[in-house]
Amino acid sequence: MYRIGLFSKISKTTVKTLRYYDDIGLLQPAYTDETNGYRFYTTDQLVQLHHIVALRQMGFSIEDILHVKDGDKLGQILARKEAELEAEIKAAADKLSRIKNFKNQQERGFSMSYQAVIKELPECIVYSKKMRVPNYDAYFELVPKIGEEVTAANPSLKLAQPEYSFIVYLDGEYKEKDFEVEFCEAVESFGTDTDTITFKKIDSVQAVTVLHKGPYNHLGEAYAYVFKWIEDNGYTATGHPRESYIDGIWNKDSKEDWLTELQVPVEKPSK
Amino acid sequence: MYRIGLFSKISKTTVKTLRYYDDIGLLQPAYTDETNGYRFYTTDQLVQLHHIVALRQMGFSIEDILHVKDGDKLGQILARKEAELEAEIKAAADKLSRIKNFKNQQERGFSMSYQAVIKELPECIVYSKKMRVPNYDAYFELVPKIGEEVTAANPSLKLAQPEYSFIVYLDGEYKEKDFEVEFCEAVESFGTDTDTITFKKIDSVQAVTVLHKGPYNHLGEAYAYVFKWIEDNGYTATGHPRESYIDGIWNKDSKEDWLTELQVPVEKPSK
DNA sequence: TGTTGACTCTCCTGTTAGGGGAGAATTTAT
DNA sequence: ATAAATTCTCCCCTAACAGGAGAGTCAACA
Repeated sequence: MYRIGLFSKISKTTVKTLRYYDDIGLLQPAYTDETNGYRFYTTDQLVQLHHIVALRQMGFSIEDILHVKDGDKLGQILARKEAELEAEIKAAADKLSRIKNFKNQQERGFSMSYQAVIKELPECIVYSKKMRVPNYDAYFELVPKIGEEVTAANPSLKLAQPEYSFIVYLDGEYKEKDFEVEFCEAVESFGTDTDTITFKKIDSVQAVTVLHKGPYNHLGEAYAYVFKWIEDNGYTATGHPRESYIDGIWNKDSKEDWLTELQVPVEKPSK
Repeated sequence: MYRIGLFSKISKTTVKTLRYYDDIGLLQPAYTDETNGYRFYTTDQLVQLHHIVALRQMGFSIEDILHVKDGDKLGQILARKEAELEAEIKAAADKLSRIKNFKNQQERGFSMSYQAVIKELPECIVYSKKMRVPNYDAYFELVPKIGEEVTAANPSLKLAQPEYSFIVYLDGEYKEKDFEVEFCEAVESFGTDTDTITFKKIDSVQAVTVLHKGPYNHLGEAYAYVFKWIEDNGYTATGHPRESYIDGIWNKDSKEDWLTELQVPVEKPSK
């Protein structure tokens, strides 16, 4: 019979841990003195503790180990933990990739202005119109008219909160002029289509996003950045890029204050 | 100016997180109403938050991000985090390796009796004697005599607590009979050497350990297990194996109750 | 004007696996 | 008998929020 201090040295486990394991019922001492509360351990507990430590070193939580002790389906727990660890490795590798990418940027003295963030874009209902526009200015002149057209057909239609309108680029390549685009604006519910305007639901999707501050004629840099980022970090684009307008001509006088979020749907291939 | 709910939707960040970031001073709203405490955000905060989220997705703690905001040596923080992530990946890969090893064992119906645990064996002072013995029985008959010899030369010598005596196998190969061994027993302090007994300090070392229950003639299985484990999990042995006797003939009548810890010093090669 | 319902606030607790420390009681050594 | 070592319980702390209680606030609708 060993007292806790000696047992902790034999087992290379701290006294705190031993008391904790006693409290939660993971490893009870062979005997506890009722008058003074002293814990006494034997080599039986040493064997049990060895097993516990082995499982802990495999990464199992104490919760899991309690289940294992109850003889619960060990195979399932093993498989689950295996999957968890693989996911953990992937997540860490992903972070590492991003950091290396970032360091590279720093070293090469690039402006820190762009930062990629991965988000889940929630599903939404939009009305949309496809069109060909010569440039951004023409596009923003058209937008109010689209609004009027859809309101004429759907007087009680309400815009979604927060407002979310974006352009989807349908051209396979990047263009600064004369591009085929689909304008989308999120609304609260479906309405009736018109000749040129259709309602549809857009599924939620994972996307890498970048904020662009300033006028639209520099958006090309944001595109360049984000597509390079996608490649460097092992993602693949899975949909058309969207430009979501946050601040613009409608609320900011200076073009330098305009704010646009570039969103590119992506996935991480399993390997 | 957006209220917190709307801003949380725009930024895809929970309200809880926004309030938390406010509390800890990581991201304060542009304006807080003094009478009702309502927080109001602008697109300025959106840009800041985007940057924060980007850093969080690289794995940085909030503490780190606060330092980054203060313009602290970013390079150092990046390098440190990089190293941390690499260590994290290694640790997870190590756990994964152990789990796969364990699963394999399970599937092949091996007895679960052996479990490998990695420990740091603390440094200690021992007296030691090298000898050649024909078998275990002869060895255990010799041990008391060694004790007498050392006590004769060092009457006030005390054994270390917990008692720690072990054999180091000096033969390059595994043998069941007629082996060259070094007997070591941990003591509290150095004493004076005799003809055959020398004192020395043993440095602390990392070792993989396995508990063996039962008589010594089955220790071979434990050896087989532990060396296979070392290989399977990418470690390398860096020293002679030790057998540490926990329960034995001196306190347990039945050989089935004997308990021995096999300790093999190891390192994990960097690659 | 009153009344929902939606929104927001602060405050409290819980999460993992123990670590650190206080203060009291007990045991061991001198 | 006294001092030192050991052990006990109890309480607070971690990181980054999540969940929920209870109260106050705001906008819309009848």
